[in-house]
Amino acid sequence: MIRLLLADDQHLIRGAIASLLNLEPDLEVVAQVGRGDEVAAAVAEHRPDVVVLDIEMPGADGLSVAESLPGQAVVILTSFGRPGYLRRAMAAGVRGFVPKDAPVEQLAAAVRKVHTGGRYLDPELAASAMMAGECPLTERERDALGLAARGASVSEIAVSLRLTEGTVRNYLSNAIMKLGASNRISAIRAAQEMGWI
Amino acid sequence: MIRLLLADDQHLIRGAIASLLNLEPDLEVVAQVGRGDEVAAAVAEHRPDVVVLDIEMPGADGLSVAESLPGQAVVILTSFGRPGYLRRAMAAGVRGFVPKDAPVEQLAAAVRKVHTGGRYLDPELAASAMMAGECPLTERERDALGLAARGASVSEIAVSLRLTEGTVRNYLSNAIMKLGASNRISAIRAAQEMGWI
DNA sequence: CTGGGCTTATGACAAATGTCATCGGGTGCG
DNA sequence: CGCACCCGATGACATTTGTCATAAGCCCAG
Repeated sequence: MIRLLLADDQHLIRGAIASLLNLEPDLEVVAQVGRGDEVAAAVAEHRPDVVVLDIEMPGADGLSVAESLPGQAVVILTSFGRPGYLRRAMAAGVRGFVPKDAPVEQLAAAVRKVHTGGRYLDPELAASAMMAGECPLTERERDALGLAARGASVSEIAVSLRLTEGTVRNYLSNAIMKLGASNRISAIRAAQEMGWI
Repeated sequence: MIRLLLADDQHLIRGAIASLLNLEPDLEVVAQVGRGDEVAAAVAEHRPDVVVLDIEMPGADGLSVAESLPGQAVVILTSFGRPGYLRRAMAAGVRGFVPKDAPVEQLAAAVRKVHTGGRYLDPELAASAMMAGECPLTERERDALGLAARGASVSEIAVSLRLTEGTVRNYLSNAIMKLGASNRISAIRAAQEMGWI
């Protein structure tokens, strides 16, 4: 019997997936969590074999949570196959990555594989990640673009990152160029689409 | 027995919700659709009593689909309680509106209520919609901001909307002011957060 | 050691964004 | 009728964005 902890902020979704997984004879959902920042405590309490994490959750995103659970067998569930997410998850030691587009049988298979120490990576996600390659932005470019995505002006970004405005403008300009965008907004969209920010 | 059609682009989610609904003795999911633009044909084919629609789908969003099914009993499922979505759904004659945060019992209750001609509106959604009031933007302001959200420059927006650049700048400036934003990006975020665009 | 990449910065300037005042036309409401 | 609102426009101009060339320091790999 593989014991699972399931974390997803949407009650309906979480409940539905848990019910489906519980129908599998060798799987049992022993805990459900609705916020990323509550996962660690629940893991400590319930000692699940595998943790299934949604990425977008209040309190902490699934990728950050995975990073905070080293050694824990984790499967990431994602709405979008963003290469940046996949790369970050793998860097965090995540061995399972399943899109919400997949049937539940695939999620169950991923859980079993990860539980026995293997890897489960959706073939389409793998392909798109290979094609996407590395994030073309430097750390600082990403920092600046991430803040811009929240509506911050150059001067606000400069204050936040402790840089001069000229440097921030350079970073944003570089990001726009590297992402093949024509302005800040389209650069932000492109980067978010790929999961770089 | 209430016959349902369920439309959600994410296979795992759709399958899980369908399974849960099928556990209810008086509900039966007779069709599942993954794209907004395929709903109408499926409705014509399966003649469901109630259509349960996710909002964000490829091919056509759930709100547009609802608008194209006048007289059909519809329940909208949404990840976010955006007042703009709620208002638009109601204007389209939708009588059920359930957040994905809700337990499945609530979705089943909404389906039953809508099926018998009643309304089902999540209390929290109702409250937030009342507080949010009407969308403060005019139609044209929303048009312009919507295109800006896709990275279009003023000149591109002007061409698309067949306006002069000055007029587009005025619309965007008005939108920024009305949304209490400081620039285009934050205005876009605010409007998207509320479901105005 | 050299070259490349990252980081940070300066400065000049073109282009785009955003503001504001104003005008005119049309519509609906008190 | 007058007013408010929406729509579309003009024009002037301040501010911000974006580009580009350049420079220096640091680190790492060949």
